[in-house]
Amino acid sequence: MPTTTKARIVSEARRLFAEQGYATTGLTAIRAAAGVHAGSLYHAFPSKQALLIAVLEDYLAQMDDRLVGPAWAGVDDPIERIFALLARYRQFLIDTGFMFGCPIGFIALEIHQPDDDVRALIWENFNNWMKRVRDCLDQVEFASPTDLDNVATLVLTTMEGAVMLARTARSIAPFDQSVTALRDYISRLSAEPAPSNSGQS
Amino acid sequence: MPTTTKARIVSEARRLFAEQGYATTGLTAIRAAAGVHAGSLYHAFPSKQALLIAVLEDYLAQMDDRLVGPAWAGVDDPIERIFALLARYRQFLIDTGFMFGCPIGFIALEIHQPDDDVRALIWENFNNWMKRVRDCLDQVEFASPTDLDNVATLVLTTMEGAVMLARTARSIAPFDQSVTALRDYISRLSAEPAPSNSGQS
DNA sequence: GTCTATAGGCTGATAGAC
DNA sequence: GTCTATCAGCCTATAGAC
Repeated sequence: MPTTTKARIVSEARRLFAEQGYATTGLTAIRAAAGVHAGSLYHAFPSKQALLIAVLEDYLAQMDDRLVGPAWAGVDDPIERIFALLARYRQFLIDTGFMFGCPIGFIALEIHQPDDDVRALIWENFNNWMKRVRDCLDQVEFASPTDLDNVATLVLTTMEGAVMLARTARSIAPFDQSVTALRDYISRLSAEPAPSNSGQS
Repeated sequence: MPTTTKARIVSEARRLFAEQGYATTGLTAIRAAAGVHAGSLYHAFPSKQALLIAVLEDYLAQMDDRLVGPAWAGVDDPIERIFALLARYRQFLIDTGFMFGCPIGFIALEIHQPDDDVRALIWENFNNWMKRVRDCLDQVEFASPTDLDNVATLVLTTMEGAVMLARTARSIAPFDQSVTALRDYISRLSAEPAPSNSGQS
């Protein structure tokens, strides 16, 4: 449990936003969870949006420690690291009885008219995630020339879509199906020369 | 403009939920847009959730007329039909200055503790969408044996993720990147034999 | 920096006349 | 089936004492 008032508020807000959504979570609930009174919260964060920004900055700062590091513990192969990251989200879904959703994805869709600071921070989180994937892809010798940024983007969109579908289905099947197709794609990239029209849209 | 009160309410609710989100859109705004008074709305739909269910049933019933039909007009090739469907979402993003999001995806992530009727209807919408893609895939002679349900799922997750990222980036680039990678995958399926470990996860 | 008290507005839902 | 009036509760934000 974080000790400073600000850190405790951010920690509880992060948890409640992830569990219940941003709009649905009242400052009252956050105050109760963090054990602070209205004036203290207002003193630390002048608005609910300022608190959201602090939460998004926290996700960004802690991505390696809380998400990527644990996922990659004991995994050295760069391709397997990509799927270890996805496996982490799979486990979150299982562990929460399919209540889990990517907290960043939640906010990305929930905020319909985002302040530019908020939008930029969500994008930084996405971008950072893709960079980790891109770094893995850079370590692989692919048999056919392929735009690796495109592949890294596909990995993220697959994760976000797979979590969305599995949550809705209350079943891991759609998650596994899309990840299996993604792995099929990546294994074909490693193993074979590109067809003549590859990479065009 | 629909004539019956119920249809007018559903039509405006559908629009407002898509533009602003479910939680954010008040019944007051829906009443104002549809030009009905509180008692009438309550008479037609006993709760906000009942109205949401009517909206989701409307999406399901009108998927072919409003989405799939227009997307496939003048497109006969089954693979091109899949990408014509995706191109439709691309155009929605462009036309709305990246405010657009898949209305079903919005609701799927926004409702954190969904009533089972709501959840089942969201899933039916996803499933129906994947069926259209699956029907296209069935018309193609693929060179290598591949689980086509996995591919259909990947198409949907790619669309949902691509819309999420493009909205956040306020740029079509991430959408195009993931769709380009998806097309690269599908073209490899058509053109080449599978590697020995294809389709495994 | 912490606490109490509350403002001002919005929400979904509803009762009851017509 | 339509309208008016309103309730009780929640929300964010804030003023002001300590």
